[in-house]
Amino acid sequence: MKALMPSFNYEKAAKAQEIMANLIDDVGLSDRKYEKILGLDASYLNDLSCSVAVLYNARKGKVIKVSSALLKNKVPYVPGFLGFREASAFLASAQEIDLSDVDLILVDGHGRFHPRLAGSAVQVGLVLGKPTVGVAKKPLKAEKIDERGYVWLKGRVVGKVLNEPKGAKRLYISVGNEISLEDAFEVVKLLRPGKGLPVPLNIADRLSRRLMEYALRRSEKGYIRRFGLRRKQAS
DNA sequence: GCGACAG
DNA sequence: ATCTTGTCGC
Repeated sequence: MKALMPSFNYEKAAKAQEIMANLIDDVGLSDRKYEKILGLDASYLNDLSCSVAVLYNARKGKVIKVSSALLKNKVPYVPGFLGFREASAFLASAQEIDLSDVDLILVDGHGRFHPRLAGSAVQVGLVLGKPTVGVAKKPLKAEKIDERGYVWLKGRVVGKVLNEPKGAKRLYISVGNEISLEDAFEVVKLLRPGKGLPVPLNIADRLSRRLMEYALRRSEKGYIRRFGLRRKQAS
């Protein structure tokens, strides 16, 4: 059977992740203020990904700017290699955002909480050279999650479980780049007034879905032809 | 062979 | 991620 992407080599990708893991700055600047936050999330349909970037002013509680990108996926989803599939989509959606105007980037997915300590948030953080945090709804394999919610992997702390506010679904927070785990945890906690995702990610999540639906509805104007989609069979 | 396994 | 009906709860 023909591989989906002959040029993608998982062994080399794993090596690249190990290199990236060594480049992470998990200290950051201690006096940093995180006011303008960029949230990155994506939804999927067949071979398409729709990524949305939401720039949010946390102090004013207002959205500053939104941008998006609809792309054809080049890499299949394989656990542990998600970054190679969706980092390009994230970066494309953030193309029109002025990064000098961004204090922190929230990525839907893991950061250092990853088998090779280099999840998609690490990848985005290193490419953009910005403080980045991974926010995931499900855990990856961990060696231990202690009573204070710290996630352990390879003998070190790689993430922290966010259980607030009360009754909210747990989120797994980890460093992407240029920030400490404690700062990452506190920022996400402040950005989560309700039970859902932190505000910028919540907005990006809902928008990416709506934009994908929009793209499908107007598929007769070229999306199906351009991307090779097929309508679902009526049953 | 079976289970694990972000989005 | 996405596919999906009814159902429990604020």
